[in-house]
Amino acid sequence: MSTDRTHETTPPADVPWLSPDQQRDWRALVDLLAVLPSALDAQLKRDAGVNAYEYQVLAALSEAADRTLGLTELASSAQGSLSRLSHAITRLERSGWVERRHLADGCRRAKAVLTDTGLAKLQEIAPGHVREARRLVVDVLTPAQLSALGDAARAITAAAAADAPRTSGEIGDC
Amino acid sequence: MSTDRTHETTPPADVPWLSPDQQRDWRALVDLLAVLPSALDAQLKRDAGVNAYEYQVLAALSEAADRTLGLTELASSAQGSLSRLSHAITRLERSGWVERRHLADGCRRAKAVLTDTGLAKLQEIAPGHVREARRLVVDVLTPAQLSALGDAARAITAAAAADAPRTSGEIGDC
DNA sequence: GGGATGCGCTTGAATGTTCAAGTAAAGGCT
DNA sequence: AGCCTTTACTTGAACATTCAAGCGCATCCC
Repeated sequence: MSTDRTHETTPPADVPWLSPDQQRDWRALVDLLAVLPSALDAQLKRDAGVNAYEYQVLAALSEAADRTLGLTELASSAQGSLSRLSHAITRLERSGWVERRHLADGCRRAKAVLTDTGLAKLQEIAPGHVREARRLVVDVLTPAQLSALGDAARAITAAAAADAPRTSGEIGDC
Repeated sequence: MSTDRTHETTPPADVPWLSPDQQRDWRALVDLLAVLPSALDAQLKRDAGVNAYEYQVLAALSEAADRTLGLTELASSAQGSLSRLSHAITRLERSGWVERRHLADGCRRAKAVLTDTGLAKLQEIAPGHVREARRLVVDVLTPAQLSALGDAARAITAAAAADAPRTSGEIGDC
């Protein structure tokens, strides 16, 4: 669907088309990008009533010290814009799984805290998610394949991260 | 973010947690799923004013005989629900790149046709997309890595396709 | 001190995707 | 023929995500 000689064109000299092999693998990847996220999302929505992003937020919080994370850190650890996170937290707050906490009204930095109910919820739904991860990915690949997949994924995300210059900013603690 | 011992739980016996290595690779994949689609989408939107799905639709049509495809075939070749396709085609029609054609008003099967302007548009935007595909994926992996990635992707999509029982239906030609 | 600039976060509108009906032709089954 | 089910597609509302401001605090520089 993507990088093919659309009918009969020839590419500009500086952008060679993909070879047949490359094209085959590229398409496999494109299919994967379409299929896997929605399969994962579907399982979580069906069995747990949260989407994959909300799950990531809950999981990230559960691992943090005090089950608490500044929103900006949380946004980058859950791979989404701050705006997306803000909306998601609003939803999670409505369900009682997360609370916002503005530390001392002097400082405008806010944190999100995983509540006890939120942790319980996460522990309840995690096994189903792991089962799905195994069923769709981990258990259908040999250990060597999984590790090759991991390597490739890391190389690609590194390339993508390169042009979105990381804000390496220090976190002024107010 | 995903499949970790969320704090201190032990898994039910039938769903073992992932090993540290598995977890590392799984997370790399999850990051990839978050980063790559949005990078690809961003390039297309910025430079071409279409999203990745619309691009897929245009590309699929450009390869079909007569630049024409029945909507159901198109939906499965572009990996989306029929509803999503229908909305997308409405947008593409508004831009003049695609036309709907109901073959003989006796039959309710509809087809989508890529117009000449649509083909021109696709040919104009394809090189930029290929360049991005190379920059983010093809050129950052060794040939062996790319082919391993393709293998893994095929294995995973096969596993996912297994439980969504393929409608192998014949296409009654009216 | 006081304006300009930046950071951290929120908000609302615009856009896109999903979900649940709804329509309408085809194809059985009796 | 009459009815039921399936297939193919559309539609509108609900929901999520992005995009573009906006706000308040802090900081820098004059």
